[in-house]
Formats: sequence, structure tokens, C-alpha cells
Amino acid sequence: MKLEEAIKQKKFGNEFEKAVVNILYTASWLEGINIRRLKPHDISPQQYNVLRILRGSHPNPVMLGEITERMIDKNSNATRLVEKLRLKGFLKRDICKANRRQVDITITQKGLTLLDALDVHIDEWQNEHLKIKKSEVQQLNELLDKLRG
Amino acid sequence: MKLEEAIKQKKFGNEFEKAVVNILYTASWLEGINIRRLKPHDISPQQYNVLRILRGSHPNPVMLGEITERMIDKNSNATRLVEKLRLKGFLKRDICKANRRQVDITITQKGLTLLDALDVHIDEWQNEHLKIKKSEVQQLNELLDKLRG
DNA sequence: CCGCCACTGTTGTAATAACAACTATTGATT
DNA sequence: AATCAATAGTTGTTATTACAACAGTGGCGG
Repeated sequence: MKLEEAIKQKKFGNEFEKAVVNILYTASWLEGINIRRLKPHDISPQQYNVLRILRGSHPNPVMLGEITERMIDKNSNATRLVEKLRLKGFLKRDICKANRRQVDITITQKGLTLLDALDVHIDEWQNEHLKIKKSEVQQLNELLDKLRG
Repeated sequence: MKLEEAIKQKKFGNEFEKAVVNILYTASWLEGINIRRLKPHDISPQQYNVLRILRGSHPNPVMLGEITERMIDKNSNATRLVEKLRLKGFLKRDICKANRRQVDITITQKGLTLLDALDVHIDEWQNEHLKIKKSEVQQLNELLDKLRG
């Protein structure tokens, strides 16, 4: 759907302004879809993001600060996200013996199983919601990378 | 900057997954820049969004529900955003006489002045942060519109 | 009219974000 | 070894979000 219809705005100051609104709107739209996808599993998009970072370096642990650096939304508070996931049994937390300031986080089997379950329908999910061809989506990725400089 | 560097992730399941992350990351990045731009004026991005909607139909009022429909982030609670802006004197609220369920919102001169002040440096702001050519940004807008279906 | 349902906003709440101040640990310097 | 700055996380606080329940108003069929 055209952005103009989605937010019922006829015109924008210029294409750049429109792009800013378009990105923010599309992100909010995706976030909503994502929340509904994750809700049955009782995790938030940020918690999902943490688990995926952990899976990426499994079986090696990731220190807390690195989680923050690698999160999509850097404003999330990794300490509290990790604690919530720990309570649900999706990861474990260990104080690093070599450097006791540091906290090593490792995803558990339960966490891996959850991610696997979420992966199963990922293709359908993409086909259902992302109405764009593969060549176009590549181009989109390039443009977004370029925009950020 | 390439997304892979920004979030230190080497590879993605496919280009679609990467696009989702890329859009969310870029939106979070833009949101951060926007917060810093608006902070000196003591308003949030959502409050800014409301004021711009109101300016769009000024001098005609906009009913509360229409504000919600037209907001970038539909999850914001328009009642409370409007109340905050009213307390700062940027808009006025009137119960519609023809239909007393309805609340008509109108931007005030003070609100218009604030938006004008924010408009002044908008071109510089775009040039400083959005590292992309006009033809490309048009393409980006088309791709985002298409992606949402 | 009366009852009912759809419409328009409001309010309550628990969870989360935003931001800053704080503690603990380490390494470097003298 | 004592001091100091830098590093790594934690905690506190206020504001905002997400979601749902609620209340008032208007329109319409009987």
C-alpha cells in the first residue's frame, strides 16, 4: 500500500522526508506483525533478538556488552532482557572467571528449541507479508545501507 | 554503513530476513537522530507527528480518532499525547457540538511556530544524515510501498 | 420512546524504554 | 602497594507503550 494512503497524507515536503516517514512507518508495521508472531511463545521482539545473537555464536558465550552492541535497538537494557530470558530458562548467565566484571551469556537447549520452532514457518511468514521479489529486496537492502552513510 | 557491520552479524538466513532487520535497524537509527533533534524543544517524535498532522489540516480541526489513524506508530495513545501537547499550549481541544462523542483538535499559533522553527534546518539535517541521492530515495520509497503489499 | 448496538474516546495496568547515576573490577602509573 | 581512570554491568526513576476494559453518545428498529 502506498504510504500516502496508509497515513492519509497527500504530500510530503520532499522525497527525503517521505523516506524517513516511510521507513519509520514500515518498521512500526513490521514490529506489529512480529509482536503477534512471537506473542504465542511469550517473548518480545527484543528478547527474540537477544536469543538470535546468542544462537549465532553458540556454543560460545557472548558477553553482555556485546549483546547490547549487536542489538537492533541499542536502547534496550540487556541486563534486564537477559534476566527475563534466564527466568524462562532460555539462556544461562555466568560470571567470567578470567574477568569478574564480565558476564558470559549462553543459550540453552530450550532456547535453541524455541528458535527452531520459530524458524519453521519463517518462509511462509515472509511470503505472506513481504510482497516483494528477491531482486527487489536486495536492492532495498543496498539502499538502506547507503542511506545510513 | 553495511548492516553486517552495524550489528556485527556475518550472514542472514536470506535477503528477506535481512531486509526486516535492516528496516528495523534503520528505523531505530532514525528514531535516535530524531529524538536528539526534538529534545531541545521538549517534544517526542510521536508528539511531533501529532502536530504535523494538525498543521496539515489547519485551520480545520482533526478529530482524535483520525489522529490515531494517521499516526506513523498506530500504537501511540492519542488521548494522552494530545493532553501533553495541550498542557504545553501547542493545541486546543474542543468537544464537537454536533456530536458530543467527538473531540476536535486544532493546532495553536504556538504549535505552528514550533513546527516552523523545526522546519528551518530540515534540509541541512537531511543532507547531514541521509547519504543517498534523490533518484535513489525515490526508488527506496517505491520499494517500501511495494514490500507492504 | 425504549432497548440495543455501534461509535468515539478515556482510563487502568503491567511491561518496557530512556536516561542517568551507581557499584565492582581491572589495569596502568607512580 | 596506593591511586586513578577505564571497563563491565546494575539499578533507580520517570515516561511511554501495549493492551484491554470501560463509559458516554448517537442512531435505529420495533
